[in-house]
Amino acid sequence: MNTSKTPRNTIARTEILKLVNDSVSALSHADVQVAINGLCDRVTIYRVLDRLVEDGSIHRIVNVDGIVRYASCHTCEEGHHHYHDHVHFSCDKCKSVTCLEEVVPSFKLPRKYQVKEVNFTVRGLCPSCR
Amino acid sequence: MNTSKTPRNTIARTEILKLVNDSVSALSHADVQVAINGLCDRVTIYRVLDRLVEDGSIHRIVNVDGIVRYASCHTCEEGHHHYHDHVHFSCDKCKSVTCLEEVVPSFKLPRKYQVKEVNFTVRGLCPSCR
DNA sequence: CATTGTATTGCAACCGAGTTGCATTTTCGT
DNA sequence: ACGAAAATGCAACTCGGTTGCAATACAATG
Repeated sequence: MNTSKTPRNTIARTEILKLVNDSVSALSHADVQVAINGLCDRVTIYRVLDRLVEDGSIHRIVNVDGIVRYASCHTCEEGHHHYHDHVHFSCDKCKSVTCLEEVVPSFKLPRKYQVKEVNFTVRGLCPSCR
Repeated sequence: MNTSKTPRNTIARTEILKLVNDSVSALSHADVQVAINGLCDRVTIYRVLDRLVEDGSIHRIVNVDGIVRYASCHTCEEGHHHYHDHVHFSCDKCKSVTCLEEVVPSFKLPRKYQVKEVNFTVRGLCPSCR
């Protein structure tokens, strides 16, 4: 039984994916909404972002402020989605959230914990703001 | 110049602090509200929790679901608040969020990043649920 | 290239977490 | 016991995100 839908290429999907991929920092729903400037409804943005995450085209970050942001998967090969275990840095001053894909923290969970997702966010001042 | 207010001991503060300290898992605002059962207004709960975090009596966790939770500072001596750099585990099944205070991830930020806060959350199944 | 099943969209209404302003009440040092 | 300042309650609000449903757009098929 295959419950997955066959996704379709729409203008909204194409534009939003391009937007996220071309951005240096992770984008929130609000960022995307401003950037696409009325191309589609805000609900559609939410749904497109959800779909893009689901099929592994982008990845989702829950920032220290509790707001979800989205970033491209640079280190992921097409159709082969990596485990997103790298650090995200949130700058207090310029408000940018960037993936530090080269920074992968090492840690050991003690008892029998079964890990499904990791979310590692660091807050402070980025190199250009401090 | 000292801008800090002198905190007062109120019933709400005392009860909420006791609640958080006595809990094995981290509590959300909603959890606290249910537990205190109408002792005070929900806004007061928000304000008391903020104050407790501010004076280092409890610590704040932003979970993978984006909801803020509060936990006691077991490893912190009175008046000497530790840097909260340990891992928090969020169970998908029983929905509990627990501090794994013994699990401190090691990572190296590359360029000149100035770290002020760390938030490390792991999602999956806890020992009793898997 | 018209048909058609289904994925996608827009709209409006909703939800839940968290915040704010302000008048009233409670603390606690004196 | 008094008074300044801290804390509270209430109501209204913001904001991120979700849902139901009818209308529309894709893309596979004939």
